[in-house]
This record gives sequence, structure tokens and C-alpha cells, in this order.
Amino acid sequence: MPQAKRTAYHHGNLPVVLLESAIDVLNERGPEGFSLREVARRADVAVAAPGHHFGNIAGLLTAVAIKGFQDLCDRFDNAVHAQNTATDGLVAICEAYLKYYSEEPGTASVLFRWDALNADDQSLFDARGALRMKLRQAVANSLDLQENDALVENTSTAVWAVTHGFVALKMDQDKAVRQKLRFAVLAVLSGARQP
Amino acid sequence: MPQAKRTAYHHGNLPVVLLESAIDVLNERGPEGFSLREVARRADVAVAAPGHHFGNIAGLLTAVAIKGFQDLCDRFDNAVHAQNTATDGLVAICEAYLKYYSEEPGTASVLFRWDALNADDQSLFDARGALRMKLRQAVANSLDLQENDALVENTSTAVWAVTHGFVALKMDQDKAVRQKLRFAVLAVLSGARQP
DNA sequence: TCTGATTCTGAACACTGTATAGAATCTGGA
DNA sequence: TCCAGATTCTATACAGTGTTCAGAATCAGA
Repeated sequence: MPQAKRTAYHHGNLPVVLLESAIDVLNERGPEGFSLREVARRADVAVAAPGHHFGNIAGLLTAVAIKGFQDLCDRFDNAVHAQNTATDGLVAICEAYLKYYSEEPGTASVLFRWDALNADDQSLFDARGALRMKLRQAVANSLDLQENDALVENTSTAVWAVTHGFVALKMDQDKAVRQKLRFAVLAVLSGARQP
Repeated sequence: MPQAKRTAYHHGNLPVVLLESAIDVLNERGPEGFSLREVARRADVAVAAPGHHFGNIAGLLTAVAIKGFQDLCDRFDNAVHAQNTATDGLVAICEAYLKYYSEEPGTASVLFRWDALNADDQSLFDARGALRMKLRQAVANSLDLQENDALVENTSTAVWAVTHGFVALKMDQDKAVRQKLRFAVLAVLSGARQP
């Protein structure tokens, strides 16, 4: 059975609880103030417990990042479905990206901390790849081209870069972020349609 | 006199040496493996010496970031001067941005680590602002508009975001980065010129 | 009920950043 | 020249960190 029984000694669901605690700590203290021991304290377990389940701090943060990419994937789906045109869908995806970074700063802050993660982790690679594919699909729909088209590849890269750039440069403190992001994404699309 | 005499006790030039050591450590160990004590060790001074000159670890990293923005400014100048058209100049600036991240990964890795820096440091704010102004000027030249034009502001933001996005997403591992970056920047410009 | 595997503990070790007191030296007047 | 005060740097100490390891507690299956 995957789910162990809960006893005084065996927690029964510790990995999940540790993951949630980790996200709490990241939200409250930021990635710089993050600490394995604080995570263990909140889960009320020994300091070595996180290490047992996740190997080391990079392993735990990698798990957080994987969950982050998956959550982002879900948000992309919801954002697209609520729109009428393909281009509106793509813009909505980019806005959802921005929103995720403001609503879940802890998880988001870890997504591209390459040197703090197990950069070669296959699950992490896959989760990030799934997100890239969702974005590429939205770009293909907007440009009315096949997903494997080189123009779609280039445009998709540009859209991701510009959107991520907005959060990395902390543009979210600007009042007119959404308008500026929309401008940027539409500009990339418009440029991509030019001969 | 700003320059103290060098003696066995008084180093004479310690802040500069500490800054250089810090960049070395960042280059070799990355921002995650960075440590004040290692910096002190390389400069062959007591562990508390960096703290005396820079306050704390955030102060030292802030100094590194300021130097980074200034170096980047110089590179922008050189990149622009070697080009014929304004648009070529802008693309060259963006390529220089990419190049800086690959050639000076230690300094670059710290530029936007908001939570590891003294985010409200005035010199840091100014250095970053100077860089933004250089970029905005290049965009204004390329679009043939005044620098205070709203379109220039929006386009400049988009160009910075897309360029920074390329380095943050580690696109530099892609063989065709330069081509993709050029595509992205030109797309933004082309989109900005549309009505 | 027995046995091996799993989960978690407790203690230890080598690090870390930072605060503090004080030593060494510089600076600028008399 | 000498002498204060300010500056620069050292030495030490403290609390906190990640990780390892032996072993205790419990589970799972035969």
C-alpha cells in the first residue's frame, strides 16, 4: 500500500507535509531565508527527516519546483479555456504566468534557480517540458501554424522569454504591468507574422 | 587621502580586494556556494573584515551587483559604437547582454537576486537606472522617436524583458541562441512599429 | 510470529553569518 | 614631535545551518 498507517512514530504522510511546509517557509522567508531545519520544525519531525525523503536541500527544492511547473500547467489550461480567440488565449496564459508569481511567490521563486536545484532531475525536466509544450501549442494556434514549425518554435521561445523577463525584472511593481505585458506579447506575435 | 599606506596590519586596499575575491568565489562556486568566510580566506584577512567594510553579506553582493551594472553599461557603449544602423546597435546591445552572462557568470548571477541584495540601496538603483536609460536610448534611435515617448518606454521594457528572459531561462545552452534572440528583438521592434 | 525493509530519531561534525571587544595603525592638529 | 581620536583589522564567541550515521521504532510480507 502506498499510504502507510499513521502512528506516533511513523508519520504516514511525511513527504507531502514536508513539501507543504517547504512552500510555507519559502512564502514567508523567501528562498534566501529558506532552511531545512525550519521545515522540519514546522512538520514537527527530526532535523534529519527531510534529508531522508528528499536526499538534500536541492532535492526538496526540486520537488517544490516540479509542483510549481505542474500548477502552472493547470493555470494555463484554465486561462486558455476562458478565452474566445487563440491570441486572447495566449495573452491570458502570459497573464496567468504573472499572476502565479504574485500569488505563489515561494514556489515561483524556485522554478529557475538552476544552481539550487538538481538541474538534471528527469521529473523536473519533464514538468518544465510540459509547460513549454502548452505554451508552444497556444502560439501555434495564434499563428495558425503547425506546432513543429520553426516560426512557432522561435516565437514560443520569445513569448516565454518576454513573459519570464517581466517577473524576473520585477515589473509586477509597475502599475501598468498587464498593459505592458500585453503590448510586449502582441508585439512579438505581430513581428512573427511579418515576412 | 583616499588611499591608505600598506602595512602588515592595515591592508590599504581591502575593499577592492574583497570585491574581486567575491567575484572569484561567485565564478567558481556560484551564488549558492558563496560565503563571506571564503572571501576573507582568499584575501587572507580575518573573517570579520568583510563585515566591517560592507556591513553584511547583502552589502558585499550589492557592491558586486553595482559593479556588474556598470560593466554592462560599458559593454553597451562598445556594442553600439561598432554598428552602422540604430537597429543593429540595439541588437548588438542585446547580444552583449547575453555575452556578459556567459563571460561573467558570477557577477551576472547576482544582478537580479532581489532577496540577496540591499534592494533599496540607492547606488544599486542608480546603476540599474543608468543601464535602463542606455537601452531606452537605443530603442528610441531604432524607432526614430523621442526617449520620453510612451511607445519607447513600452518597447524598451519588452526588449529588456525578452533579453533577460533568454538568460534566465538558460537559453544560452541552445546552439541557436543568437539567432533566436535576434528574431525575438526584431519581432518586438517590428510589432512596435505596427499601428 | 518471525525477518528484513522502511521510516524516523538523536547526536555529532564541519560549516556558516554576525556581533563584540580590543589591538594596531592612521590622521590631523598642538 | 607628540598626542588624542578615528579608522582598520583581528580574535573570539555564539547561534544557526546542511549532512552524515548508528540505531530505535515500526511496517510488510512470508
